Amino acid sequence: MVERLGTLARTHTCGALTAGDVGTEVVLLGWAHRVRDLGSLVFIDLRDRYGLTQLTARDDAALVEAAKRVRSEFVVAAVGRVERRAADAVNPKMPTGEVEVVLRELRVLAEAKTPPFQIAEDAAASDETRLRYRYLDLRRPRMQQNLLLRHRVTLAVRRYFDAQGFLEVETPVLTKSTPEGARDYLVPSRVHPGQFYALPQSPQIFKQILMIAGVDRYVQIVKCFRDEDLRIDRQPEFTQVDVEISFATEELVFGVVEGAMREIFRVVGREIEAPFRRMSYQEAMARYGTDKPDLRVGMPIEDLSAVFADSTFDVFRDAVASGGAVRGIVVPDGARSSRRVIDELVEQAKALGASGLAWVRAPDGTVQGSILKAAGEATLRAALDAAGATSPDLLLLAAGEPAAVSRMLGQLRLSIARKAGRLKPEDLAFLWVVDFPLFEWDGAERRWVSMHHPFTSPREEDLGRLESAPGEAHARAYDLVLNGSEIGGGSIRIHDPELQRTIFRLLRIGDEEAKERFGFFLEALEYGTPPHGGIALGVDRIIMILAGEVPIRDVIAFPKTTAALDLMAGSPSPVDPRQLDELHIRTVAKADGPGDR
RNA sequence: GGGGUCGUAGUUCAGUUGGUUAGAACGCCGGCCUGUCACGCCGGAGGUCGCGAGUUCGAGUCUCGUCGACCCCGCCA
Repeated sequence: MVERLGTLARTHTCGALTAGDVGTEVVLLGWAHRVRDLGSLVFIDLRDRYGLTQLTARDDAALVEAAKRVRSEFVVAAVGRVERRAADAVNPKMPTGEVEVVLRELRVLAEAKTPPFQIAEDAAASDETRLRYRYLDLRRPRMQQNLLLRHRVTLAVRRYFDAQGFLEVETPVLTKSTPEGARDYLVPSRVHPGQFYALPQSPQIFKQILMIAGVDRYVQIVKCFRDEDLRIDRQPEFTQVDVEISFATEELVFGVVEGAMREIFRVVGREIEAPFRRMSYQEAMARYGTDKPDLRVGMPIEDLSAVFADSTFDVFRDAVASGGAVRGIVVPDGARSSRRVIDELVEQAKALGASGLAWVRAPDGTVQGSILKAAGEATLRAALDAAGATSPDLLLLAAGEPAAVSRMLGQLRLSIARKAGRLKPEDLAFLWVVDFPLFEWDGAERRWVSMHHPFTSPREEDLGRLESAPGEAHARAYDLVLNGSEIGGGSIRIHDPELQRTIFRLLRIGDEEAKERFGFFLEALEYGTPPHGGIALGVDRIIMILAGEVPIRDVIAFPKTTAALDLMAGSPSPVDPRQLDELHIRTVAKADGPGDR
């Protein structure tokens, strides 16, 4: 039977009571976490987002009967007196374990069906079940922690940027499809048949227009939408701290962001060191095989082409002669590895696309290795020296097209470090990756495309050869990387309309198209645009790292599955044909609707 | 778009070469218990083996299709 809350008001939360409250009459409201029925003595652990408190029903037969009827996840009101537990009944595992509330009255405010999984147990439910009953999953302490952390981080971000003179301005969610980039989510217009809004991939153009509008320092914690396939750290809608600054240089942006990261990490009680390390894109790609190196471990990729250019080992010699490279990584203390372990590395390298992987070591001064006969001891000794390998180390070598070799060794490096337990979550390796190319060649479309986005300023020294050597131009773009994860990216923008038109021309975005798609922006640029630049920080990924959570889903209250479904709400879903009529839309594909689950 | 792993009780899983009545743990229901806190003890209920075809005397098990979850590649300015 369900009873009324009536005039009962909560006096304390379930995490609040301590020995100092003994003797106090309290009213607690929460969920029955666990019920322990000992006959004429019943314990109920009452839970809210602040903690657990033990309720005790005894002596009063009617009250004990009422407590016996309570089931998991019932919502109850508890009225009683705080009492100190006997010394042998104290629970040191609970913050409230020194006391209990001896019930005078117990009201069941809401009954609950038996939950599909136990809230009291951590994990032990499939993603599918958790997502379908997200409101139950979110009741679990771990998820509550994540929600709280997220709240505190966004609060710290707002405080910090406010103190720095930034203004939070909201930009439209119903906006216009932006050029290039990811696939847009589209929203049909009812009023304008056949026309569509797009949900923002980022508020890029709007924040630049805010600079033109004189906002000077803009920040927004904002949802962004990209209709691309999902990953463990990627959701179709995600949150950014979007930042734009007038009269900005790279140094100014870096300083502001480093300050923001300092405040964010203070939320979890950590002091970080700034300024952050910087590395060129070229170095990152060559020495770590990725544009987001995880610098918690060393093991950079060494180029050993010179050592093998004239060697007797024809595979490596020929690779160098035909424009390839011989590169390697030094595995610290790898010399003791068993043959089985090394064979596994070779297999792994092949699985990553390598034609082979050679290894060299000299544990007791004697050179050993898979290519000892072919390359000779002197050459291998030179290779060990050039790579900086000492006797306890193992040198792994591969040859081929330089970028491909580095990519493979980069993946091998991460895998080795992970297996060795050297990627510790408590270590923090921040890195600015800079000097990105301005353009990439799109072989399929046979044209240049922006590596960052088309509003990114080229470096001044590249302006003269933009048209003659677009592939060699560098962008004033930067990414912020933390522990191998890209947590931010931005650039100094183009503020000169003439240069912006040149870039569009190079991207083969015709005048007509440019005018149609963002003519308003080109026009705005003509009215006195301050030099400006900014960045967007990935809130979800930052929270992931702070919380030590791996799937990004676990730091988002209502995430989507890898098939971009909301299993709780059941979206997307077919709509009433009348809605489609109003929107002037006729569908071609037949919607399957939610699966037959 | 491609590749991989998985789908069996409310939940998490086991299930041998295709063979009688599909098991375990937790949860759930009932009983006993005044100091439990993952309470304990006794008893019980609970299954469209994701869905649909096919092979077979016989399918949880094999084949094909389909739906869904997860991970990776492509994609993600």
